[in-house]
Order: sequence, then C-alpha cells, then structure tokens
Amino acid sequence: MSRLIFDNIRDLSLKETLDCGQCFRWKEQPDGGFFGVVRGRAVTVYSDGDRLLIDGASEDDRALWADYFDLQLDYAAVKEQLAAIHPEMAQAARFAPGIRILRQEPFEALISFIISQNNNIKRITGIVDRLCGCFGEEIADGVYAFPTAGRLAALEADDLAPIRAGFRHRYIIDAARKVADGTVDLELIRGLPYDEARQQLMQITGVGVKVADCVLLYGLHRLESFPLDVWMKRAMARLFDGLDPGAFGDYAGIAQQYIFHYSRSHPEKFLS
DNA sequence: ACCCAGGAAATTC
DNA sequence: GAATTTCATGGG
Repeated sequence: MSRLIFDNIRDLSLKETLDCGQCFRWKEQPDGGFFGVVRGRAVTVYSDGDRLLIDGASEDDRALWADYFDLQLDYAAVKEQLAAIHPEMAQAARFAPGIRILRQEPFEALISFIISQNNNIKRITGIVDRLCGCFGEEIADGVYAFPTAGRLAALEADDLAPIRAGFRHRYIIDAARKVADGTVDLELIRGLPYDEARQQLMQITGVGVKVADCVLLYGLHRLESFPLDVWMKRAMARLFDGLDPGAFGDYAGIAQQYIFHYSRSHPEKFLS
C-alpha cells in the first residue's frame, strides 16, 4: 500500500491532537506513529518535521485525510484571535499548540460521546475498542471498523453486555436505531442552525446538551460548539472568572479543546 | 470502604 | 419545575 505525504504542515502535533480526549481509536506505536481506523481505512500516521505521513492510505483519499486533520484551516490565525480574548486562553493554546479539531465520522462521534457520560477516558477507550471488535467489520487481521448504525440497530441492549458499558447499552441501541431508520439524519443536522441541530440530536435517549455539543464539534465540525463538561465548568469558573463561552466566537470549539486539555493536564490548579 | 469519571434519566420535593 | 438520586463499571 502507498504512503500519502502532506508537506509544509504547521500547527499539528499528532500526539496532542490524537490524545487530547476528542477521539478514542488512535494507538501510539513504539516507532512514534499512531495507528487508527477512519471510515473503514486502517492507517499509521507519522510526523516528520513539517510533513505529515499517512502509511496505508491511497492517493485517492488525499482529500479525505486533509479533511480529517482539518489541514485547510489556518490554526495560527485562530490561535492569535483566541489568545487576544483572555490571557489564560493564550497560555492554554501555548501548552498544546498542535491540537486540531478532527472531522470524525458523525456516527462514531455520536456513539463515542454517549459512552463518555459519567465515565473516564481510559474506560471509554476500552469500551469503544470492544464495541468495534464485537460488532465492527474486520477490515484486516484483528483490525475492525467502527460498527454501522444498521448493525447495532439490529441488536438488543443485552447483546452489548460484552462491551461492559453498563447503563449506556440502551442509549447506544436507541441512537443506532434512530440513525438507521432516519429519525435522526446526521448529514441533515450538519446544516441546521445550532439550536435546531442540538434539539434533533437530543431526541436520542442518552443525549443531552453536552453530548450533543460534542457530536456537533467532533463529528459535524461545528466549530462554534463549546461542550461544557466537569473540567470545562471548573476551568471557566476558576481560570476565566465566569467568562461567557460566547466570548470565544466562531472558533469557540477550538478554544474549548485547548482549555480542556490544559485543565486536565494541570489538575493542581483546581485543588482548593 | 469511598470517591470520581468529557452526564442524563428517573424520581422526589 | 427545580433539586436530588440513580444508573454500571473500573481505577485511584
């Protein structure tokens, strides 16, 4: 298989981007690469100076991978704009300047963030792995795609027992069924006004405001989304003195990811 | 044993 | 309606 090369890439760190809590299927390899599966394509990605290398990708998928890593957006300009809003924002962006917001598969983002509720990232990763291993298509030896909505829709909640997601099993099945039968149309939601998009997603049992915001940001690339989890609420109260998230404007979602990762990496700031 | 985890549903007040 | 409890599971 071939290797895709993107030259002159700025503001991208694979480790920061793939290990900052926005996605759950990339595994760091001993050689420094990251192995993952996106839209049924298994690849290993590497950084080499200002080049991004994608092993196992076809030239036909160049646009797909540029899209996935959001290579067309000028993150330097976004960071400059955000840093001017608040000094803590500037510091958070400086801590992990190579974070980018991925364009994940919408259905994968939906299920992943349903699983995320009242859970921790390590266990979320394990549950997603087991979900793929049990119900995803095997695309290579021991490598599985994320399950389709149709496949999961045919199951009952108890069939998910092997993935050990507990009370979230029935939420996963409800989401899969509503996507499979068109009750929830993720591609249609992509183009809706924000509040309407949120309401559409919240038809699903187990999807509230926070999970809907994560699906919109990580799955549908709505960069104005600003998911507020326990870390973000603490950060906004303690580091930003209760600043209104609206202050971050059209790129609030990128600000959110810098702040989330910064806060999670500095728990000592929230001890007292 | 107890508390928490990228919350939301169910129940109670 | 707003506040509280419950929901599985695993790690610290």
